[in-house]
Amino acid sequence: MRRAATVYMYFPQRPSAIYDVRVLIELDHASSTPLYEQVAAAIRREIAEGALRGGDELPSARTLAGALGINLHTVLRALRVLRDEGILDIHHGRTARVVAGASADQALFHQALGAAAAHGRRLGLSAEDAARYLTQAYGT
Amino acid sequence: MRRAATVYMYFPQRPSAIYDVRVLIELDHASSTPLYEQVAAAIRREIAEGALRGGDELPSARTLAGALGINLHTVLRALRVLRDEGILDIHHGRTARVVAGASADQALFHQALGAAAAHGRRLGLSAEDAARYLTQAYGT
DNA sequence: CGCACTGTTCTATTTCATATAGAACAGTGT
DNA sequence: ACACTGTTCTATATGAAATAGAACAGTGCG
Repeated sequence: MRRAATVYMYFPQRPSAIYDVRVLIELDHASSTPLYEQVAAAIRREIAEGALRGGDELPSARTLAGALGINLHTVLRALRVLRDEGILDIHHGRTARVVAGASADQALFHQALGAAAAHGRRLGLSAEDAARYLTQAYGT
Repeated sequence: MRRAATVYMYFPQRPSAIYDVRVLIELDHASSTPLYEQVAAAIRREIAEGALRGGDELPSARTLAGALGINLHTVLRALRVLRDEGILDIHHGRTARVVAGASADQALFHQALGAAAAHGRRLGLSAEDAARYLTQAYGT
């Protein structure tokens, strides 16, 4: 869950209103994990939390890049990662959509897999060995 | 689990003997994970599997570097990583030793695997599919 | 159709972690 | 004393990540 903050700011278009702002994506340029991975993880989390649902349209890559203050190509790389995971549906002239079947569960699954893979790598286990252990854990 | 191989080789110092060789550390120069992390992971695994126990002495960094065909500084960096994790005890003129208490990593790994398996089952994924996704998440 | 969007592809450049190399230094134990 | 150990220093080569800009090609809408 992302922290929500009540922000006091004056919007000329909509005066006399106070908004509860939820941080959707927050990047850490100092982190060792690549920016494109951070973006992909953020979108996965949004899907997992239900903020993004199947069929939902994402903002264009250029829009995201502008809002996040990062390069277009960095965003596109993140989108491609999610496409390869079957989470996003990307076509040429259209904007990216969340795959219908890509429920919150699928995003959570990939999130859990990523954590498990990280632990496995830390232990020096090969991908094959980790996969074998997962199959074993499945049977339980 | 590391594969064990029976190797046929003639040692003049010890003739008439066949050895069962277990690969302790194997590096992949093409991998995206840094060499020093691979070395650290290998040592973590040896500890997790009981091949290295608390108080055990490691070979000198120069010896390891020579045997692995990598640079001294790369090995030293791996050792420093493990020292910062409280796994190794390193002092100036002495060779590194394994700290007495070590490794909840393996438990964490299996814990993460269990969570991933639970999610996979919830999605109706087969064990084979989940294992395939894990291999993909591993990335190499 | 015309137009403004979309993602795609290409070349180039900058930056930084990784890895290498070699030398000199300083602590440890026999 | 001596042969080992890790430590520290400078230097260089390499590749991934990120940026930048341009041109290309598909989509949807008035």
